[in-house]
Amino acid sequence: MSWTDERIDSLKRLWGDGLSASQIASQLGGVSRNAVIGKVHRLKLESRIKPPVETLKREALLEGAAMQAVAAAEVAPPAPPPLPRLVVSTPAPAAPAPLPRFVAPAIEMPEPDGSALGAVAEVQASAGVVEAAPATRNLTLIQLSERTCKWPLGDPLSDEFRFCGNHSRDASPYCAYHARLAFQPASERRRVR
DNA sequence: CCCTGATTCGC
DNA sequence: GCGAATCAGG
Repeated sequence: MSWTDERIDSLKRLWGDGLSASQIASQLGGVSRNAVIGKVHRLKLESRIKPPVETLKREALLEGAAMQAVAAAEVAPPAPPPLPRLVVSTPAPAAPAPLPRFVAPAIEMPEPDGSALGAVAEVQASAGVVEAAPATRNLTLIQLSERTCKWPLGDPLSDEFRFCGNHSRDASPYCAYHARLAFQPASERRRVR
């Protein structure tokens, strides 16, 4: 895969939105996060809106950082003009986190609706499985990685839609618990559906 | 360990 | 120019 003008535009947009290099790489496809970082440097589009802290706290800081930037701009009007990207970015603090612009990947997922889950519970009960559902991390799509559980939670069309996000071993699509629900042996799947 | 960006350097 | 390897860090 090469850096076409189109892909470069996407890179600039995603980087400007504050997505991490790995997130950008996964969305562009065909490139590693190193490739993204390398390209970012070559394009000289460094400097995120967040000057200090590192990435993990990015999402928590987005709202606050934007408000601080606005406040700073108001307090010091005659001072040297803020960076262009700062001016462009501050007026839109409405969205706390960038929502995915892309269609959810066509991953084979079990239906999250009540009937299926009820059936699962029924199977578990009949199979003598006594296992409480673990707490979920409730990650958004862009927060998923190869090592996070992709078990869907809630309505995919809702803003509240999340994924389990617990650790998945060996790049399995699901955590240990949800893998058991998703890949039930035929012997345990009697009467489901 | 998981993740982040920064840098180097052979290609 | 590209990006894997590596580094430094949360």
